[in-house]
Amino acid sequence: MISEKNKKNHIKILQNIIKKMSKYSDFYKKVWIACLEIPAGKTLTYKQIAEKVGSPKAARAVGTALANNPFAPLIPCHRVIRSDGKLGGYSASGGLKKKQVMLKYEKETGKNASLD
DNA sequence: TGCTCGGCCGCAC
DNA sequence: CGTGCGGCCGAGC
Repeated sequence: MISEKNKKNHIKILQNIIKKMSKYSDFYKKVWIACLEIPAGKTLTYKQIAEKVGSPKAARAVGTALANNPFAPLIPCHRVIRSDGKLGGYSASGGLKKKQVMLKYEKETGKNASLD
């Protein structure tokens, strides 16, 4: 369960996220949201995401969006694969900075950051 | 299996 | 404000 104090803090974190998102384009946001909608255990291709956000041919741009997302581990981009079945690139292990964001999130909320 | 070109979005110049 | 270039890609050859 969540205490009131914790809850408040949680909201603060969420607001922080919204704030961060707002400085990016709608396209990016849509991509991230689409990722969040992927059920645990399932995978989507970059193309499917591109279609979902209204630009079926912008799979590449989708990749850019995921690569630039401020909450790398928070968004399950590991569930996004290439349409040829390969994993493609994954910069989570390289994006250590963003990993810190996640750790901070976990610390402040006391929850697992990967929303699964 | 591997290379090339096409197409879309952000960002640096 | 225009132009060019690169990216967690896709499709074609």
